[in-house]
Amino acid sequence: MIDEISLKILNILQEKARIPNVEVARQVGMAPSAVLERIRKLEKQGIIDGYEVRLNPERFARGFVAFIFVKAGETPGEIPVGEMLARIPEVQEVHFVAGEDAYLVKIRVADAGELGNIIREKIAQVDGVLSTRTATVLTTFKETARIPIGEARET
Amino acid sequence: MIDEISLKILNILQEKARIPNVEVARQVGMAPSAVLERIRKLEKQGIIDGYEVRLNPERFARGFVAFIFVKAGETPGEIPVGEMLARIPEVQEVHFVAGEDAYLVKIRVADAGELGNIIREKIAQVDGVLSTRTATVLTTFKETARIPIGEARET
DNA sequence: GTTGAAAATATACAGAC
DNA sequence: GTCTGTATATTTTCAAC
Repeated sequence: MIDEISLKILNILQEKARIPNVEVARQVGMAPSAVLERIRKLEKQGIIDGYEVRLNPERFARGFVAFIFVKAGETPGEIPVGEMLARIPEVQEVHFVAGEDAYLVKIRVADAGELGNIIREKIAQVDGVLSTRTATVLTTFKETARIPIGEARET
Repeated sequence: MIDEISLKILNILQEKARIPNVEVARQVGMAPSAVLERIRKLEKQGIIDGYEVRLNPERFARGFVAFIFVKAGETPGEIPVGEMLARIPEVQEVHFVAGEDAYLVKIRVADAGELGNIIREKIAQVDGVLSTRTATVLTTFKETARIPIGEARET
C-alpha cells in the first residue's frame, strides 16, 4: 500500500516538515509535480494526519512535566472522566490504562506549585475522580511523537 | 519578549503548520515579509523548535501504546539507563521520575505480542535495569504536544 | 514595518509510459 | 495509474524606503 518512494518522502518530512516540495523532489529524484501528487494522496488517505510546529515549552513556562494516575469510579450516563480531563488545557495526554480502572494523565506546567493547584482545583473536581497519584519528571531523555518507518511494516 | 502578534502567529502555526506565509500575514494583518522575519527570528531564538509531520500510527502498525515503569540501579561511569532506553526506536518517551529511582517509558508497537518481545529482548537487557511494570493503554482520550499559549505566560 | 519587483516554488495540465 | 515536462499562479526573498 505504501511503496519505497512514499516511505522516503515521509521520512524526509519527518525530518523537516517545512521543507519545500522541490527539495523533496530532488532528494527522491522525481519531478516536483509527482511528489506533490503523492503527498496529497497520503494526506487524503489519512496516512499523513497533519503538520505541527514544535514550540519550546521552557519559553512558555511549561517546562515542568508530570504524570498523574487518576483513579475513577465512572457513573454511567455522564461524561466520561477521561473526556473531562482532556478538556484541561495543561493536560497533553489522557489514556485509560488496563488493570486498575485508572487514567494516566500527562501534564505540562510551570512548576510544582502550579501542578498542585491544577490537581486540587481541576482534576480532583472532576465528577467520578476518586484519587490521584503523581509522578513528577526530573529529567527527560527522549520525547517525540515520531514513529520509525521504513521497515516495511505498513498496513 | 514575545508580543501579541508573534503569539498570534504561533497560534496560527500550531493550528496548521504548513500554511503559506501570505495566509498567516493576511490573518495577522501584516505584510508577508514582516511575518517571515518574525518567524525566522522565533526559529533562531529557539522559541520555534521545528516542524513535524504527524503520521497516523495505525497505518504503520503502531497503534498499541503502553507505559512502562523501569526500575534501575545505575552503575556510575556507564551510560545512563535512560539513554539506552531512548535508543530503542519504538520508545517515544523516556522520563526519569522522582520518588522511586525509576524511568517512565512510553512505547508504541503493533500489539501486545510485540510489546512483550521488546520488554524481554530490549528493555530487560539494558545494563542496570532491575524490574519493569507495564500499563497498557486501552483508550486514548487526548494525545498532543501542543502547549496553550496566549495567556501572557511567556518567559 | 511596508512596498514592489525578481527569484523560487507550488500547482494544474497535457502527453508518454 | 503514475511519471515527466511545461505553463501558469502563488509565494518567498530581498532591496529600497
